[in-house]
Amino acid sequence: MRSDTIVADLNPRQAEAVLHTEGPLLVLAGAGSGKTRVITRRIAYLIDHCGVPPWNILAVTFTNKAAGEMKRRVADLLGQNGSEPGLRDSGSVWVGTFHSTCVRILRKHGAALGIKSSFVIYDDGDQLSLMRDCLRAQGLSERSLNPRAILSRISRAKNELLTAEEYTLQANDRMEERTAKLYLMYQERLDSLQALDFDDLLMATVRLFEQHPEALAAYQDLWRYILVDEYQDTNHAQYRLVHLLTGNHGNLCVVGDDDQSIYRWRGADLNNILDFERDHSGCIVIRLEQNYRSTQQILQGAGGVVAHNYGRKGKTLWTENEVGDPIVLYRALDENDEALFAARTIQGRAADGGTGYDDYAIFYRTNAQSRVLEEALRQALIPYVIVGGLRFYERKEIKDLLAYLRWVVNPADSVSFKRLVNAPTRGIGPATIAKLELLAMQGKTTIWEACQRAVREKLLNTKQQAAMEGLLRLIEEVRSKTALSPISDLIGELITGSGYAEELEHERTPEAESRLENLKELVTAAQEFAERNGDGGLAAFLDSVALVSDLDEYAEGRGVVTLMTLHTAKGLEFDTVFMVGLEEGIFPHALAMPDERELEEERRLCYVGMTRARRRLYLASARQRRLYGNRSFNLPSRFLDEIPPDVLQVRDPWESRSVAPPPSTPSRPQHHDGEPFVDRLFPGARIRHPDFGVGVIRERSGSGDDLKVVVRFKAAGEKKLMVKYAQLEQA
DNA sequence: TTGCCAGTAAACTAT
DNA sequence: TTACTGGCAA
Repeated sequence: MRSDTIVADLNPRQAEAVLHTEGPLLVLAGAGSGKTRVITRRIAYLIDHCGVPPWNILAVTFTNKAAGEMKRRVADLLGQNGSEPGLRDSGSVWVGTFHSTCVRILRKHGAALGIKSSFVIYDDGDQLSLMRDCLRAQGLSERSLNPRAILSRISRAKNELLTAEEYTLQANDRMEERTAKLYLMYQERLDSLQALDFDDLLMATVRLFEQHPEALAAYQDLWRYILVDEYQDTNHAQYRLVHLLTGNHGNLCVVGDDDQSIYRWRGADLNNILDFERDHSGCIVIRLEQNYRSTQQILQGAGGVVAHNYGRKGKTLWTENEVGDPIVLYRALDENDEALFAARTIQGRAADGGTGYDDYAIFYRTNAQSRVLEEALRQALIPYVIVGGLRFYERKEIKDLLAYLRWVVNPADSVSFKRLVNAPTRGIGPATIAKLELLAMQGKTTIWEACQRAVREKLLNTKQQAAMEGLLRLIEEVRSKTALSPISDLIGELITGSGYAEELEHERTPEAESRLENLKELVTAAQEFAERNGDGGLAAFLDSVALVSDLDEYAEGRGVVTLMTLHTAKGLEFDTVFMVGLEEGIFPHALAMPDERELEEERRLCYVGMTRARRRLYLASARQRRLYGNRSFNLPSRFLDEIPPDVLQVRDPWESRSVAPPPSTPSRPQHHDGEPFVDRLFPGARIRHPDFGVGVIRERSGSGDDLKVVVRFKAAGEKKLMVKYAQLEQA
């Protein structure tokens, strides 16, 4: 294919991004500007026109789904002109997420760091139980120290590439010192379990490359052209990794949109994209500002919102698409009315013909909001699918079974052992487990060897002895077959051999039945995995399971309405989009409101949601809603005020009727003086406390004498206070 | 050791 | 509202 034909249907900016192959390149790609098209075309161009062997190209995406999509499209492009196979085999372009790429590297070269190739990946459930162990071991109660908070601090440290030792050195308040102690212990245990958490995958790979130049050189040599998608959502560790890999050749193309950065809370550093030009001399910047997705009014609406942010590069999207319909805002009575509005609108439009259910998506800020929507859709007999929420691989029964598999692969994995040992119940409780762990610790052996020794030397009580013997026999049996039998057979053997199926069948409840169904589904998943990846082996299956995201399980074209969080919606598009819960405290979320940077992130999230819509965009807010048990009255989201009024059509069927909140529990702080003080105590409000000083309200619950608020104080941290006793005053 | 109950805490996004 | 812990009895 000649270079003028490969870019013939691209606009000049897009073509430039495809053809500029050497050196650093930053593509600022606005929403709907044909980003994936550019990336795939660029890969095809490198292979086809520049004669770059496909294996010399690394493309990093944000999700496995995006990776799959990209591979498919590159294959299509290369397949179009039949020439000799082999060289243009797109299958050998490595397209993956940061995490899957790191797993691949570590499985191969981790030994240099003392990481066995059989290491397991711990997800956040595993992390949590490990952290709980650490807390207990240090004599701390979960009441005094939230293990999730500790883990999130550790995660932040790891994203900054701070080891436990380094973190300890720079800890300078009480909380950080405590975190440091726990980080040290947590990491020590992870190491001894031969387990890596998500952040370790990145951190260990960086360490590998920094300490073993020969390993780095091998990959620099392999990947001569590197592409990173969604660059605005990379964290420091990822930045460092990319930097190392491109160190010798500088052929780095990053694609991103600062306005779509929505993962700050996960360590993403917007500066990676904002400072890209500064960090890479001779860098070319290309802006893709023509939008091919949305109508003019939708684009104007979204642009109006995001224009209220300060920290941005500044882009103005334009489109040649039709003007389209105005954005519709529905002011609902409550969350049920809001859900009903969406259901009725979808029903009406779908009945008119022209559009199928596939064309509709409903986005919400938090998963908890999905329930009411589900009910409304179910009652309206509208088929739907929820993407996200409780994931398949996070269900209890699935995690239990995976624990068996993980123990088969990695005999040192005591977190998995503790999970499976009493699932189903075998009469082996905390006391016995403690005994076995002690045994392992004293003998400096794996938990597997400790169990074996306990059985051999008859160290357990008769009942436990018998149960343990059976368990070990099962694991050994399955372990001996791993190389020969299909994974699905191994899973089948574990489901029956462990007595798991029997216990569930015995229960005779609908829940138990659905759990059995899920386990069967796991067998199917293993079969599909084998078909896709050949004999990747058990470890590869477990990797893929650990790294799947919500979105990966989402497939288009099922004739159903899609429900998902705004975060999950990134990268997708729909003909018609509903965004619900546009209220202060919900979206923007109450926890984000006091911090200007977090507020800007919420605004970007709003922008991302709006720009998913091709032709129709419906927004909804409710005057009151029940949330977490109690009713709240929220003001319409500030983002609604930021949409240019001339592209917004407001529908408010309840306007004339008396639906104002009762005077005792009104909405957010309104700044007129006659208002009772308690009526100002809503998230975002600043108050003064006699002991703690000035703070910002994060949450409000209860009413009357029972009214409670959670306040974040500068010095004292977060406190939950009874308003009745706390002597709060206006700050 | 298990299973039940009651009380309570947390309730945002996720590779 | 839900999910989970911790205490307690069998």
